[in-house]
This record gives sequence, structure tokens and C-alpha cells, in this order.
Amino acid sequence: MVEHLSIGEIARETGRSIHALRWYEAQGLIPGVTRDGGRRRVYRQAHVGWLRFLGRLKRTGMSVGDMKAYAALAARGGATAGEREAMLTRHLERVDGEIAALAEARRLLEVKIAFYAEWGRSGRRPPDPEIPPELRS
Amino acid sequence: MVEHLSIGEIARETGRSIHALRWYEAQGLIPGVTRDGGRRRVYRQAHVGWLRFLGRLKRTGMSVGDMKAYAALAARGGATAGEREAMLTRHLERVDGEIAALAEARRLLEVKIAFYAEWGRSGRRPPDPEIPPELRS
DNA sequence: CCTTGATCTAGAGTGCGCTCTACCTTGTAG
DNA sequence: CTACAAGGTAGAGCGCACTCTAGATCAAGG
Repeated sequence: MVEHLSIGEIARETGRSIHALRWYEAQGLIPGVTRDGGRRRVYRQAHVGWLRFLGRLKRTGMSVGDMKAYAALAARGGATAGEREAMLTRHLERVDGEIAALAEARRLLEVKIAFYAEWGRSGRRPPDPEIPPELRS
Repeated sequence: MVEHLSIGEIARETGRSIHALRWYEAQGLIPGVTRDGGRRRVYRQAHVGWLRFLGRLKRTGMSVGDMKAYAALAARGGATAGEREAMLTRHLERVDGEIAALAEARRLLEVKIAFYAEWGRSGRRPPDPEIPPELRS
């Protein structure tokens, strides 16, 4: 197990570009990156897990600013565990709201698709309150 | 029922800014907007429904480019109904993928929250493969 | 030495989806 | 006639999250 990784290695392992990793670090998202004799970045194996976690936060729509706040708390150690839990809990609620909104929009999309299906089936345009008359042939 | 609306009125009814409406139109998202004697935009009541529909497409992550393509099909009339149905069906599949990805990320978020809850309950940090050692106090 | 490949820093550029500014025209009321 | 609100156009600017460029440096191999 290679404990120390170069930026190129961790880029490959986490699917990020080298540029993105440097940018993340500049934004304060990656605490604990050290340097070798030649001022090159040295990552630890644990950073792979951290970056995957950041990826999850990102996929759930967390902003870079919020991730930075979370990283700053994490860098301050165990004393901030409660705050981090609260942050994630608030974020989870936002995610639940997003999922609900997406599900609702999805439902309405299905209604529209059903409208087109009925049109194709019957050969006659069913009533639809959404398409302006000038968009109908 | 007021059939004709000014840009200010439709902005109020649809929750868009006047600027955004003009920009949408410039992007080709709002076919069928006419002008009055003074070159002012005239919207029809049906445009309210159309804008709400665009809002749903947007909330599900559809790009302006795809909305433009959809609007162009709609403007060509009933002959394109099949293509529109296909577009929406493909988009619905993308939305399902998004919802699934969000649900999965949400699940992992819950695992992390449970980790913090256990930490708080036991007073001892449970094992966690994601936080780099230098982020632990 | 010299070259090669990886990395470094600072900063410019990109794509998306608006948002805002500047300045001009139009319709209505006093 | 004047004032004023609403609307018009063209185009610059913005926030986000990267992405890329330019030019310097460094370690290892021939």
C-alpha cells in the first residue's frame, strides 16, 4: 500500500484533473496536503476517501462554499463533530426537498408524455392547457 | 379573462423577471410572441402555461439548448408530436437517473450522519475510512 | 551535461443562465 | 406641453465551478 501519493496518482484514483485538485486545494477544500523537498504536493491515502466524500456532497448539490466550511470544521478536529453533524443534517433535508421537487416535476413530465401518447393513439389532439394556440398546427 | 398580456404582466404571473423573459425569447424558447403598434411584446394567456412548462423542464435539469429544440418542434405544429414525445421520454429517463443518483448519495450522507451520531452517543470516534488522519483531532 | 516528464505558480479563459446598465421610444395623465 | 411609467435594443457583467495557458522548476535517466 502506497501511503504517499503524487498529484498525478491521486488525480487518476479519484477521477479528478490535476488542475481541479489544485483548484480545490486553493479553495480550502483539501486540508492536510503537505509538500516534498521539491515543493511538490504529497497526498495521503486517506485523501482518496476524503475526495470521494466531497464528490458525494457535490453530487447532492452542495456548493463549494459549504464544502469549504465543512472542510474547515473537519480540519479543526473532533471538537467540531457536532457542528459537522448539524451541517450534514441540514444538507440532508435540502436533498430530500430536491428529490421531492424532482419527483413532482417528473410526475408532470409523465402527464405530458401521456398526452402525446394519447394523441398518437387517437389521431386527435387531446385538450392541453399548456401549449399556446400559435404552437398548434 | 385578459387574453393579451404585456411583458410586465406575464413576468408577474410567471415569476420571471422582464429581463429573463426577453432573454428566453432571444434564445428561441418562446415562439408566438407578437408586437403591438408601439413594438411592445404581446403575450397570450397560453404563454403562461408554456412558461410554467418550461419551468418544469428547467427544474428537471433540461438545458436551454434542449428547451430551444423542443420549442422549435412545438412551433412546427402537430407533425412533430412524435418527436416531442421521444424527447420528453429520453429526458424522463435522464431524470430517473438523476433521482436514483441523488437517492444513492443521500443514503451515503445518512451513513455519515449515523457515524457522527454514534460518535456523540459513545463519546469515542467510530472507525471511518473517509476522514484523513490529519483531519482528526 | 542534457533531455524528458511531472509538477509548480499565477492568472486568463470558458460555458451556463441569467442580470444589469445605458440610453432611446411610446402611451397616458395632468 | 410636460412628466412619468412601462417598454424597447444592444451589449456588458456576474457567479459558479472549473479548465487551460505560459513559463519556470525539479528529479531521474542516458
